[in-house]
Amino acid sequence: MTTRDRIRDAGAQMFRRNGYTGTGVKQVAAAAGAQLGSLYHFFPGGKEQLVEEVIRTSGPLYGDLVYAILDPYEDLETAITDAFALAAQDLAASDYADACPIATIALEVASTNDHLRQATADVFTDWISHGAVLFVRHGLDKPTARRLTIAMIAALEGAFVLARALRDPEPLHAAGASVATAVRQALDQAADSH
Amino acid sequence: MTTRDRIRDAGAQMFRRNGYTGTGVKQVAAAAGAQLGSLYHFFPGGKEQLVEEVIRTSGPLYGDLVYAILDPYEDLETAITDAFALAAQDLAASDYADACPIATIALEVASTNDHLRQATADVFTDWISHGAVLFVRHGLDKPTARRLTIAMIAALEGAFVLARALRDPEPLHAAGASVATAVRQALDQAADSH
DNA sequence: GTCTATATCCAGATAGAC
DNA sequence: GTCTATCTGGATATAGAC
Repeated sequence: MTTRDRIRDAGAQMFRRNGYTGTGVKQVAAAAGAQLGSLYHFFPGGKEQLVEEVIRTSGPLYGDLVYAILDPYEDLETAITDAFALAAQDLAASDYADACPIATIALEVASTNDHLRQATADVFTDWISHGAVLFVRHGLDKPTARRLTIAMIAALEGAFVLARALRDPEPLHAAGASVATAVRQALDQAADSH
Repeated sequence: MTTRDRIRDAGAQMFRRNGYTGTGVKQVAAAAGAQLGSLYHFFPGGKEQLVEEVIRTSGPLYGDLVYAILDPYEDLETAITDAFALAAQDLAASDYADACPIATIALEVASTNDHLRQATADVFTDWISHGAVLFVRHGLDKPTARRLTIAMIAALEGAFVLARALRDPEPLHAAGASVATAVRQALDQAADSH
């Protein structure tokens, strides 16, 4: 792995766990086993360029991960329940550190840096449109698919907030069950109308 | 209003919008129209004491606000839909700045400051137990009431993340509708079993 | 590309006169 | 309790030798 990649990955992990303003470029360089000069060599735009790249790489990666988990299921309701349970397991395994890679950054920059805010918005927008395709494939009409995809992502993000604060996986199970129920309901209605 | 209160309120607003690490004590003092010396006079524990007090006052206040909105409704499903719509309206009115008063702080400190993490956990714990009482009053059994209360809070928190990033109220409506559906389902099941 | 050293600034915090 | 001045450290960022 190149020095540049090590710096990006170290940044991704630290921003994810400690937030954007809570992470220093010196710490990132040290964690990557690189010198500060190297960080500025590869990221001349400094900290802001580094986070933006982290947002635009880690964001899609995480979206793909969730998609890959949901994709193989024949039953969408089970898919969602299982995906949230898996997220709960992974979060607990990381000692409640590794939840969404961009949520903390997104909240920090939402009202302070419009350029970075836009980067997080782009990631969420892609997650939504990508996820909606999957929901449509399960028989939902487009508006419903979009609405439920947004609800699922919101439930996951919010459950991460609660689970990290409480150091307890319960919110992920509760949120997953709730979304699964709403999806089941929508699927039943779609089936009835045929 | 006393100087101490002005400092606390200014801190609450800035932490809510810009996060904990993103807010400086000098800015807080300036926004409160107070001197830095006054801030340390009233909060000898400095920034950490100030945020903890903000968490422990703004958190319950916000919980009470949401409770007061849900409380008067006879139908819980409508209550939730309306509450999320109201949250959407308020968020847009504040130019997507004033969402949950403690969520950004909670994510920032979750893995970096266990004392403050506990303060945010205490707030969420109270919201959950308080909300569950309301859900029980509508006819749900205790475990279901708790599960759906957690799901509702998670949905609200996550929708705030998306809505602030996207600068769009849609996630709040989508999340509200999803939770309302899950609650409707649970209420119907509770009614059937009698 | 990598390293060391450093410039510049602002953070949190404190001291002490009034 | 309020104010001014200041300490100290750490932040982001840069310069320039190798």
